[in-house]
Amino acid sequence: MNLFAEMRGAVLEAVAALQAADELPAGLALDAVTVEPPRDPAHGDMASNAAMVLAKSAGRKPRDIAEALAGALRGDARVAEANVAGPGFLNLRLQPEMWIGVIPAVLSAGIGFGRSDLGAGRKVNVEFVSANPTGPLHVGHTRGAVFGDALARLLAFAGHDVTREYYINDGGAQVDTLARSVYLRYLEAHGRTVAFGEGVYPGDYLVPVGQALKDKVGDAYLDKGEQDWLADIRTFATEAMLARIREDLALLDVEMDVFFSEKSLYGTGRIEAALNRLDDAGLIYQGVLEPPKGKLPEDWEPREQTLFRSTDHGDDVDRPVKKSDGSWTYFAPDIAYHFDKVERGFDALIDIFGADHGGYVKRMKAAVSALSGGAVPLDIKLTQLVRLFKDGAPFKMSKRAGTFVTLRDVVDQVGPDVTRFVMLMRKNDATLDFDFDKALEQSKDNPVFYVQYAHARVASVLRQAAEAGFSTDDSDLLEVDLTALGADAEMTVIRKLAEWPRLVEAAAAAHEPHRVAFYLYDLASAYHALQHAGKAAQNLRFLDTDATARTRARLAMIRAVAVVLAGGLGILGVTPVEDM
RNA sequence: GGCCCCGUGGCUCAACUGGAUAGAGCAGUCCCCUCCUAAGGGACAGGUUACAGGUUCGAAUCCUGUCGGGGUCGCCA
Repeated sequence: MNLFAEMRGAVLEAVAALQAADELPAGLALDAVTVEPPRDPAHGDMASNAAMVLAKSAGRKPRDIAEALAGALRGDARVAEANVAGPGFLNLRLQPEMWIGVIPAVLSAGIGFGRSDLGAGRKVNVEFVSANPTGPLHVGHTRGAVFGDALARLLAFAGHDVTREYYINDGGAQVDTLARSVYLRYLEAHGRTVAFGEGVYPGDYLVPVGQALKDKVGDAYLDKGEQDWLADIRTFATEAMLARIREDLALLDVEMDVFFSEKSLYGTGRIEAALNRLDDAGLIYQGVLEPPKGKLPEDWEPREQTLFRSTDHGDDVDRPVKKSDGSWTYFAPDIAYHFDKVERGFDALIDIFGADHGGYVKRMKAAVSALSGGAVPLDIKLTQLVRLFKDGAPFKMSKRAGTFVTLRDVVDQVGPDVTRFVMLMRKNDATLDFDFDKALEQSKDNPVFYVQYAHARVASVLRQAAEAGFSTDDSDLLEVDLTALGADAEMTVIRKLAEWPRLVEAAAAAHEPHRVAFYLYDLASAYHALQHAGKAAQNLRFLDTDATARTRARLAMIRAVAVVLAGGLGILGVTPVEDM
């Protein structure tokens, strides 16, 4: 039930009626017509821009059209008031029952209230995290993980068939480095003294991996050359790291549907197949790139390479797919990987990258555009940096010094709910300040707490209502007579509830889960105000044993608030707590 | 230097993708607990949306340019 969509339909019917009466020309483009909550509630319940949007093509003044629409809508039983304001806004006030009707709609739909068929079952692939399997996930990955997972949940809620996917970069030199590093730990486990020089990972998270390798193979690799162990250890170590990464993700309740191995693309003809596709389209050629504009790299020299004509698909320069020695660049398997996604039949692709991969966006989009003949859209969301604060001061990370903060560190300190919510309170493309102290604060200043507290307060009231003999089963609340509702603070909350389905669709369409977080904050705020109103006036209290009909109506209303809060928190992957 | 992102009250951020008088939270001043969680609610004050042009009924939002901050820039993945 989406009241805004419903009333948009009513406005469009009014337009059609005017067209039938020859007051408006046929064939108007109606896509831009919106029905929204007005910024200022004094303007009414809903506002439509229809008249202003249609004015030009209809050849009539916006206010005239608006007046005509208002006249038509006044005859609609759902509409209490319709008038025209400003440059041609059509402002509607609905019959209060229309709003109040949202409560049984919420209670019968339960946590799924607001689900949408916007996605129409389209298959969407969300690729996220995709960290190199060479170490534990750190804070930056954490943001990507949380964002990607919440976006996936949001899209699923909005009717998409979502696949969550992790691309394992296990094909490059970094996994050799990993293998060598593990070998050193393996030697250590055998009591040897080793030195960690350049070109190996010094992190002690590899100590248990070295030990595990010893447990598995004993002394088989001792005093042997690389040719005897590199490939084996590479596989062993990569699997160990992936196991660790899965555990880390599980801490945040993030579960992937597919782990896709870059290595699986090599030696199987799949990279060649993808590039052949591009070649067939005349997009592959041998050439020499221009040097980058401006600052010239020290060692710049012209080199002939195999290039992808990405400029035909919106990129700024063509991109190499082969190095000058003939081996693949990183880009080549990435093209093959995205080709694979296209071939698997996804209707849309979403990649979530860290901001440091911003330079990669255009070429990746160009590749997908070329590979799919423009049929499969690729949206790339960049998650910006996370800045950590502790005791009021920025907390510096250094991978080199081994002081980088892992996902596990963060979750251990503030828990999964706080981690997720805080990271979703910001747009993905804005840098995020993560303050460990504030994250744990139990106050209004902390949005996680504030929203969960609202949910817990409802639960608390319902518990007391049950003790006082009221039924708090949804099936009973669903049948309650709601005519006692209508106070201003109540209507504010109810209208907010009615916005939820609309917000889900807007957030899903924009790929912006942070809107859910902000909505929940607003809803919680409206609820806190409502509950507080009962402090000042006895007749605004939820529980009043002298007014049972009114009490039942209010219990139904606040239960609906809890249901929507729980549903929204579910999209964010945050627990709706019953008690705190 | 090229490309990408960002610039909104003192601070941290929203603004439903072009809508009406730009909204919240902190910080500031003030008010509200015999009663459903005060872990909260209210009131006041605070703005030329970095700047300059442009597009149109209408711009924080779109275009051009300038200035600031960050990221990135052919054999790293």
